[in-house]
Amino acid sequence: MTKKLLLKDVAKLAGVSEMTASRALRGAPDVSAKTKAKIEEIARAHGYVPNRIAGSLSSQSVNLVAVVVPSLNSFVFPEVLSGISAVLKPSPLKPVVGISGYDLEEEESVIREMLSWRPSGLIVAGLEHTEATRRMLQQADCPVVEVMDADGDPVRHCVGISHLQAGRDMAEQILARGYRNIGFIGTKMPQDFRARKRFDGFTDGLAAQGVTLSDIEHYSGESAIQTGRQLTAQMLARNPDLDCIYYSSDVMSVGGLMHCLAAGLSVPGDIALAGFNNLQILQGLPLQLATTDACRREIGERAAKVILKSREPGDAEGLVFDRLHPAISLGETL
Amino acid sequence: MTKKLLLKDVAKLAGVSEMTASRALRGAPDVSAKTKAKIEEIARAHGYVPNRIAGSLSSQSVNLVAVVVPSLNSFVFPEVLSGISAVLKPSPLKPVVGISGYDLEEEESVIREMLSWRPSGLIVAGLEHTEATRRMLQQADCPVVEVMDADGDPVRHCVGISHLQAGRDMAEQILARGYRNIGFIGTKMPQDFRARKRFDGFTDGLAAQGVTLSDIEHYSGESAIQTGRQLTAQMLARNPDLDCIYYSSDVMSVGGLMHCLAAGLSVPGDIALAGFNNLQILQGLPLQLATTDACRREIGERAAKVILKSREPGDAEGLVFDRLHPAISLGETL
DNA sequence: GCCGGTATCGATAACGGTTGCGATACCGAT
DNA sequence: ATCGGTATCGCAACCGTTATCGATACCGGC
Repeated sequence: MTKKLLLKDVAKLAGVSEMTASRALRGAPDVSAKTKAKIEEIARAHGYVPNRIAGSLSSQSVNLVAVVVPSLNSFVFPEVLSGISAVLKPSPLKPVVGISGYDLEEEESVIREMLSWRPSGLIVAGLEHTEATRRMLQQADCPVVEVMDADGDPVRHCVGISHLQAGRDMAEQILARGYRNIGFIGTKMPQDFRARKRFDGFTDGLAAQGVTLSDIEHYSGESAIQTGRQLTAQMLARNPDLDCIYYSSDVMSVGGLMHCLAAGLSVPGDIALAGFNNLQILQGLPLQLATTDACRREIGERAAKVILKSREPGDAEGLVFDRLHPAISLGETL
Repeated sequence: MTKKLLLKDVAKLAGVSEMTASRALRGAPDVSAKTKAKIEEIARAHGYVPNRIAGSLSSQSVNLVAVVVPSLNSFVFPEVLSGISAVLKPSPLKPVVGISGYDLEEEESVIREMLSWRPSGLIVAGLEHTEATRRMLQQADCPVVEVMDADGDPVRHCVGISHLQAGRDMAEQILARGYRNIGFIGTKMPQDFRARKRFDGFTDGLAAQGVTLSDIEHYSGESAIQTGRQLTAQMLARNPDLDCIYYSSDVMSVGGLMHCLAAGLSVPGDIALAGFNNLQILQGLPLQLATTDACRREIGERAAKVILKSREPGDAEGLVFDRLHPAISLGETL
C-alpha cells in the first residue's frame, strides 16, 4: 500500500498543472485529446481514485440521492429502490439508502445524517415525521419527495397511493362477494402508518355497509409467513365462523393460506383471504391470493423523475403531488 | 427556505468563535457546559445541519462503511446487512450500501465510487473481481473485508463459508439417504460464483460415490418461487424417475415444493427437495424444506467487527480469514 | 498579592479538489 | 507581418469545517 495518490501527484507525473489534470479526469472541456489521454493513462496506471469529499466541497455539488426507508427485509422497499435506481441510472446521480426501522426518532437522525452530506435529492417513505424532521425537509436545499403514501400533508413533493382508499376498496370488494364475518390481522399500528390507514379505510368501508370486524389480531416485529400462519390458526380457532380475513401484508396472507392448506380448509369456500402489496412471492403458490398492487416500482420511478426534473435548468419548482391508483387483483381467494 | 446556515452563522448568533461552536456541536472537550448548551440551543432552534463534506475533508475521516452486495431483492443480502448494522450501531460508523447487480464491471464502478468517498471500511460480497477492482481493494487505505465466500484468495480480510464444501456436504447427505436419481436447478452460473461453487461441490460429492446428475436446469434472472415451480414441473415431466432435486436457492426449492403440492406428489416419498440459504420464508410452509444455513447474519456481524477492530489504536492489521461452518438442516423433505 | 496550573476560547492554516478568469499558444485571414 | 479569434492551460481564491497551537481567564495555595 503506497502513499496515497493525490491529484497533484498525477498532474506532476503527467507534467501538467493540477487544473488540467482535474479537467481531464472529469471529462471537462478545454483539454486537448492528447494530454487528456496521457493523464487518464497515468491515473489508471497508478490507480488514482479521486477524492470526492474535496471535489464536492469545492464544486458545491454531490451526485447522491438519499433514500430513507423503514426496512429492507420487508420485501416491499427493495422494489421501490430498484425503480429509483433504474431511473437514476442514465444520470450522474446515485441512490444512497438509509434505514429508519419504522421509528420516527431514528428516521430523524438518519435524515439529519443524510442531509449533512448535502445530497442532490431526498426521497423518504411516509408522510409522518417528527416536527424537527419536517423542518429539515422544509429547509433542505434539495428537492424532497415523500413516497408511498398520499393520505396527509406532504412537506414538499409527494408520490404515493391512498392507503385509506386501498382499505376501503378492499372492504367493498369483500362485501360485494357476500362475506360478512370478517377478521383483520395486521402489524402493531403505531409503527406502520400506512398499515394503520389501510386498517382505518377497511373498517370504514365495512361500516359504510353496516358491517363491523368480527376479530382483530395485531403483531409486532417484521411480517413473516410463519407469523401469518400462527395468527390465522389462532384466530380461526377462537372464531370458527369467520368467512374472510384481510391482512396488512401479503407475507401474512401467504401464512394464512399455508394454515388453510395444512388444516384442510377450502379457500375461499371455508375462508377467504386477502392481503396487500402484490409481492412477487404470491406468484407460484397453490392459489393466486387476492391483493392490492401497491405500485411500488412505479412510485420509485416517479419519485426519481421528480428529483431529476428539478435539476433541469429552468425548473419552476412546481410542487408535485402524484396519487397513483392501485389495482385490486381478486385472485382465487376471494 | 432561508439562506443556508453555516457554522459561522451559528457562532455569530451565539457570540462565540467558529471553533468553539464546532467543538460544542461535536461534543469535543474544552467547552464550558454553559456555552455548549447555548450553542446547541441556537443550532437546534435555527435547524442547523452541519456540512459533513467540509468536516470530513478537514478531519480526514469519514464515519461510513461501504457495503457492496450483488442485489437487495434476493432475500439473502438484507440479512447480512442487518448483521453489519447491528454491530456498527454502538459505534459512530454507518453502513452505506452499493449494488453491483451480479456484474463485475458494475461492481468495479460501484467500488470506485464508494472508495472515492474515503470510507472507514469496505465490505464486499464475493472473492471474484476484476483486476482493477483487486488493485483498488489492495491499495485502499481502509480495512477491506470480502464476505460470504471462503473459496479463493481474498485480497485482504475474509469472512465467509465454503460453498464448495456446502455443495459437497449436501451431496453426501442426499446420497446417505439413498437417493441416486438426482437433478439440479440453479442460476445461470457466470453471474453467481457462489452458486457455481455449490454446484461444483455438489457434483463433486456425487462423483465421489460414482453418481452423476440425471438432469440439470439453468435459469437467468433473480430467483423466484414461480420460476422454481415451473422449472421443477418441466424437469419432472421430462424425467419422471428423479427422486431428488437440489436447488441453488431456497426460493427455488419453495417453488419446487409448490409444484409437488399442486401435482399431488409426496415429498420426500416421490421426490426429495433441498435448497440453500435457510431463508425465513421456509418457516411456515407445509413442509420444512431441507437447506443449508448460510450464516448470513453472522457473516455480517463478523465482518463489521473486523472493521471496528482495525480502528482500535494499536491494531496489528493481522489478516483475518474467518471460515464459518454452515449447518445442514434436513427438514422433512429429504 | 503573586505564581503555576487548568479550563476555556480564538486565530490561522490546512484538507484536496474546483470555479473563475486571465494568460499563452496557435491558427488562418488580411 | 499583424491581427483577431479560438483552443488550451495555469494561478489564485475559495468551498465549510477541524487540527494545532497560542492566548486569556480563572482559581487555589502560599
